[in-house]
Formats: sequence, C-alpha cells, structure tokens
Amino acid sequence: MKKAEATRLMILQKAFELIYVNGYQTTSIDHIIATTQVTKGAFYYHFKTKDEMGLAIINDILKPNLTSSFIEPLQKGLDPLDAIYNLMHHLLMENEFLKVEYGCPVANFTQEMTPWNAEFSKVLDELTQQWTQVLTATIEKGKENGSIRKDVNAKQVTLFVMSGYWGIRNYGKLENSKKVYMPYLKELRRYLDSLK
Amino acid sequence: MKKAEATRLMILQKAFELIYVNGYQTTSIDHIIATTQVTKGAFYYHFKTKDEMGLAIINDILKPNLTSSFIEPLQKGLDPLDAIYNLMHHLLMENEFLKVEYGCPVANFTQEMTPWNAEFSKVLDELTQQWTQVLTATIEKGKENGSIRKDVNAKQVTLFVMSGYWGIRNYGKLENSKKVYMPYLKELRRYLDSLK
DNA sequence: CATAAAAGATACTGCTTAGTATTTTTACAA
DNA sequence: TTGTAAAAATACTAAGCAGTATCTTTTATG
Repeated sequence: MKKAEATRLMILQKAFELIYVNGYQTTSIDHIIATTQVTKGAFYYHFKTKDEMGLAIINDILKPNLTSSFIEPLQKGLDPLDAIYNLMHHLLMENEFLKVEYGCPVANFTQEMTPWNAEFSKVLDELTQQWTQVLTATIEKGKENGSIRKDVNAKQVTLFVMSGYWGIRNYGKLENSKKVYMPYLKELRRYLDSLK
Repeated sequence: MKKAEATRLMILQKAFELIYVNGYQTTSIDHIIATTQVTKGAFYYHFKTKDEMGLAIINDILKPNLTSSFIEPLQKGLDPLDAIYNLMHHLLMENEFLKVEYGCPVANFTQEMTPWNAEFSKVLDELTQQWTQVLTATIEKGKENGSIRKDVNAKQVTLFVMSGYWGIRNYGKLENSKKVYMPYLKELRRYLDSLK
C-alpha cells in the first residue's frame, strides 16, 4: 500500500472513531486533524469536503466491516435460526468493533444524517438493504429445509429482528451497560424458536 | 397563564420542532430565535444555557406527551396484548405528533446526547423507565387474568417490544415511508399472539 | 541526478456559534 | 400615578467552523 493511501485510511479510521463517539456534526475537521496529526493541507488533499470524508467512512470502513461481521456469519451453513441468534449474540456481546456505550454506527449515522442529507441516506440504505437481503435469504433457506414453518413471512421477520437490534443498541447506549442485552437475547431466542 | 410563561412555552415548542427535524447540535440558538421571533435577550432571560433549554424540552414537552400517548392508552383496561398492539399501531400510523421522517424524539435525543451528556441521559432514562414500567405492568396483568402464559417473562418482553419500536422508527426514518411500519406491525401481532 | 507531479504544511478567510453586557420596555402593586 | 422588578431588545465578544490560497517537501520516473 502506498504511503498516501495509508494516510487516507488512517484519517478515515480515526475520524470514524471520533464520529462513532461524538457524532458527525460535533466532530470538527480541526479535531480530526489534531487527532490524526495530519495537517489541513493533507486532509483536503485526500477529501474535497467533510461530507466526502463522511461518505468515504461509510463506504470504506463501515461497508467492509458490515460484510465480515453482519453478513458472512450468516453464510456458514448453520441451522438458520441458530445462525441468526449466534450472529446477534456475537454482535452484542463479543464484537470489539462495536461498543455498547456508542450504539450502532449505522443507526447513529441514519438518525443524524437522515432526512436532511440524501447522499448519506442513499449509501446507508444500500448498507441496510444488504443486511436485510441476507437475513431474508437465511430465513427462506430455513423454510426450504424444514427448520422454519412455511407460513412464516421472511421479510416480516427480517424487519422485526433488525428493528429489535437497532433498538436494543440504542437502549444499551442509554443504560451504558451490556446488561440489557441479555434479556433481549433471551427473548429473541424465544421468538426465533416460535418460528420453528 | 402569564404572558412570560406563554413565551417560554412557545420557545420550547418551536425549538422542539426544530430539534426534532434537524437534531439538537445543528439547531442553533440564532435559528431558534429567528423562528420564534424572540430576541436573544428574551431567550436568555428564560434559559441560562442551551442545554437548560434542551432539558426543559424533555421535561416540559416530551414528558407530558409521553404520558398521554405512550402510557395512558395502556391503562384503559383492554386485553393487555390488544392494548399493546393498538398502542403501537396508533403510535406508528396515526399519532400526529410523531412523524415518520423524523423518527422518535426520545430515541433521537438518546442517540445524540448519550453518552457525553450525563444530565440528558438521566432525564431520558427516567422517561424510558416510565414507559417500560407500565408496559411490564400491563403484561403482568395479562398473566394474572390468564390472557398471557405464566412462563412469559414480562421484563424480557417489554425490552423486546420497546427495542423493536425504537428500531422500526429509525428504519422508517431511513426509508422515509410508513410502508415499513405495516410488515413490522404484522409480525408484532404474530409475536404478541405467541405469548398467549 | 533532474524534474514533475503527488503529498503535505502553513496561514489565512468569511462566517456561525453560544453566551454576555448593557440598555430599554412592559406589567403590576402600592 | 409612580416605582420597581420582570421581561425583552440590542449590540457585542471570543472561539470555533469549513474551506481556500499558497507554499514546501517528498516520491517516483526518465
């Protein structure tokens, strides 16, 4: 990797951290360049505007992470319901990229940037769509192999599960404790079992 | 009501609207006083700081609204599961205080102000606690009168339902359409029925 | 090694921000 | 009616903001 490319990525990573903790609007470029030890000239060499950087964070940091943390675990050929539960358990309890006190980065971005920035909404929606599609496919697979009842509506379940995830992350943020994750996961397990 | 009191309330109401639409950080005091047609002197007569105003919005605007929209509907003595479903349906589809494109004001505040402002976290947590307590009590009532299975964990269900609500509001914001509310509500109904 | 382009550094601009100091107007009780 | 405190208006400050213009250094390539 070229040095310039490394600088760019380093800016994105540290900027992401700052934004994950403090929000997009409140994270100033001055704050970013102070943290990254990169000058303003360097910053604006790599990004035309702050928003361009924000979009790059979503595309170059969040998207790859979503793939490895949210999507690939579903494609391991486990029993579908187990796969979904294990995914959620891992995301909430073990994943070290995601911190309880800062919530879900995608949900944070969505809440902050939507509806007044169409560009952000678009890429965030793409991100979300990816996840919902894989979740829906996982459930359909379960219907085919008989582990999930045929009358279950896969898209409906996906929406229900995904909403719960976004919501519990926000609640965890409020309580600043993973404690709330446990009863949530227990009920999720019960709910998933009701689809058998 | 005294005139000064009316001014104060008017500032709070219009400021709430602006914040609900644009977020707390991005809503400037200059913007608020331009919208309210109140001068800076008047604003700072009523509120020492911006944060004091923000907290007043939660206490004087959101709290009463929460009581009438989120809590009282549960206390009408309906069948508990119907009461919960009807509440959600009303909140998502009919309530005119809440707009799909702007999400849930409490969730918005939580995401934006937590964890870096303990004061906000505290009052938001109080607000949320109120709702969860009434939801839990409603489910317990159902267990007592036999309409809900005895092995159901009321607190667990409450957390699950509340998370789904917060999440679907965020998703509605992203999609900018109430369409996503319908499959969510359908699955919620199925889920609630599974508690019978 | 020369050179041109890529990458980064520095100093600045114009604007917005929350908050303040000071003055003026309004409401109401004596 | 008048005195006084509540309420509101005006003009300001210092700091922070995104972004720009200009200059210097580094890197790759002939």
